[in-house]
Amino acid sequence: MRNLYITDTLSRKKELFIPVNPGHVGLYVCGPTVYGDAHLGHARPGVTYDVLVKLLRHLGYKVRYVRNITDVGHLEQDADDGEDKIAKKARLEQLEPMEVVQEYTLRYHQAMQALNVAPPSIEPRASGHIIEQIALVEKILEAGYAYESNGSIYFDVQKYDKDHKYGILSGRVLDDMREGTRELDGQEDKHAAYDFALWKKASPEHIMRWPSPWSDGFPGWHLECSAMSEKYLGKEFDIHGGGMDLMFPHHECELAQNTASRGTGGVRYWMHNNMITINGKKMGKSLGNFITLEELFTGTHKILEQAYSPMTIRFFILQAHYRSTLDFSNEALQAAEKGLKKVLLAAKDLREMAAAAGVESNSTGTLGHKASEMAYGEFNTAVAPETCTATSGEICKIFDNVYEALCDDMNTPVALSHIFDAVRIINSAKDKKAVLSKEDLAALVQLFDDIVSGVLGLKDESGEGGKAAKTIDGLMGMVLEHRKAAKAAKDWATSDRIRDDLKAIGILIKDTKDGTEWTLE
RNA sequence: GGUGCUUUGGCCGAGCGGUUAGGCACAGGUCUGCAAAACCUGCUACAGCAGUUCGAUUCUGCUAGGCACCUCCA
Repeated sequence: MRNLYITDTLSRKKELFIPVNPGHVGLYVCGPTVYGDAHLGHARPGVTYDVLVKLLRHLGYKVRYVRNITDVGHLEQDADDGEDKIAKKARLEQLEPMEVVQEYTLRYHQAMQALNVAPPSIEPRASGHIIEQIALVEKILEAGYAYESNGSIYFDVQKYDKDHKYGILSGRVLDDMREGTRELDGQEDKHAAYDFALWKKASPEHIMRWPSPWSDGFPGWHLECSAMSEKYLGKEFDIHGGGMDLMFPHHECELAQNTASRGTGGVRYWMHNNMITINGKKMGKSLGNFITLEELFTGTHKILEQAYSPMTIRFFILQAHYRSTLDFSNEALQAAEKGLKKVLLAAKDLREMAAAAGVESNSTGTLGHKASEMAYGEFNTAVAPETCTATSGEICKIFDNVYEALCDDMNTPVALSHIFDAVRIINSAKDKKAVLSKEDLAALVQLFDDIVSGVLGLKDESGEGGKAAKTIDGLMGMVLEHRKAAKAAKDWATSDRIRDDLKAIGILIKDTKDGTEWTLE
């Protein structure tokens, strides 16, 4: 199997990926705090780790993908006197907190599904793991890295730093932080400003609360990920992902909690996706400059010149490396839309040519697809999925380039650039300027099925298939017959009118040597 | 203030010590009744200054700009 390299935030280097258990991968990604609609920023980790999971499965790994839902404990402003985000939303909308959670969880799922982001293997909620979190606090207390203060439990950062060094993930030194940390009100319970809460005693008006040995209260934000990742992936697992903005303090604290309770950081590779920016500035809830995914899909935000389909968003994200910032603009989205269209059109033409040449679609027969379907099945190393069976050296070179790019820290933009090489070959063949052997066609079909559709997750959204599509097919055949007759009679007025009228309802037609083709816009 | 990252052609965006990234846009051509699409061709950039080197966009230093984190944020 081809070696996979991923950049590890902790070592700050590209590392060869070696899983804890051969053939298996445990992946934990920080999911959303469900108190509002998912925005463009949420699409980035969604798509990034979706491609990672699909790639790993394609390569033959059995992946357990855990992505949590934060539904309690995430406070506003600072970790002490800020209001819980969910509780605040509930108060403002006069709902039960769990109504807020339910609504935005569902909406998040819908947005992810539209982006063709596969659901995780397990999607645990913080509120469903209070017992585990209390047990974790007890462990950290026993180990001596936490203290109780007025019913709340805080992590003793200074003590921990002496034994294990605090700040290794984000590259901070505690002495520097001592001065940099602001003094905030309501922190008198803590020994030091940089100590963080493991358990908070609830004030009388606080709605979400659970009994604990120390007080009726709620868990600290960082605690849930430590507790749930250990529960579902074990004391040491392979990959922990999330947005770069979570590196500090969230992941730093998580790492400290892990080390304090289990004696190990617990994570082999830390991965962080970069931010999506708008006018060069980070898109974020607190900055109020975000565009929700729904607004993007429907084109209803005021800065949007048009609606952008979920696949366009996905392609847009894939065209940049996950560790680079990506700047939003209408121009960039429109370019992505056209590039995507080009790829999908080539894919369609390829399938038609392959079918005409009698090449069986092996979309269900390739190892890659078996691997992605066998999420919980057997680990399969029998055949390397990147084996190229084409007779054309050029096509095999593309195969090689694509796999190399994907396995080199998931370099999707480079992989896509090689996919465009394949697009050019397909178009040349369609123009009869090149000849593809049956093996070449089969290999290209495999490439598009396994990589473009399988790993990159780019799919035609025009909703083919189904009864309505069949009817439209027949209808279009009829309309085009009439136009053909008009053309034969050199009745250009009629033939152009048919074309214009079709365009008005979103159907584009083009005349080729082999007849007239049509596509839905 | 601290820490880290970044500056690529009209736009987006990869990459590398010596070789065409790619996409979008643009110009010319082929095809076509016209159009669209496609194909072919053209467009060769790496903030500035200095250094290392046979050779730097790629390494080092400085200067200027930008961004992120240090508070919740994907």
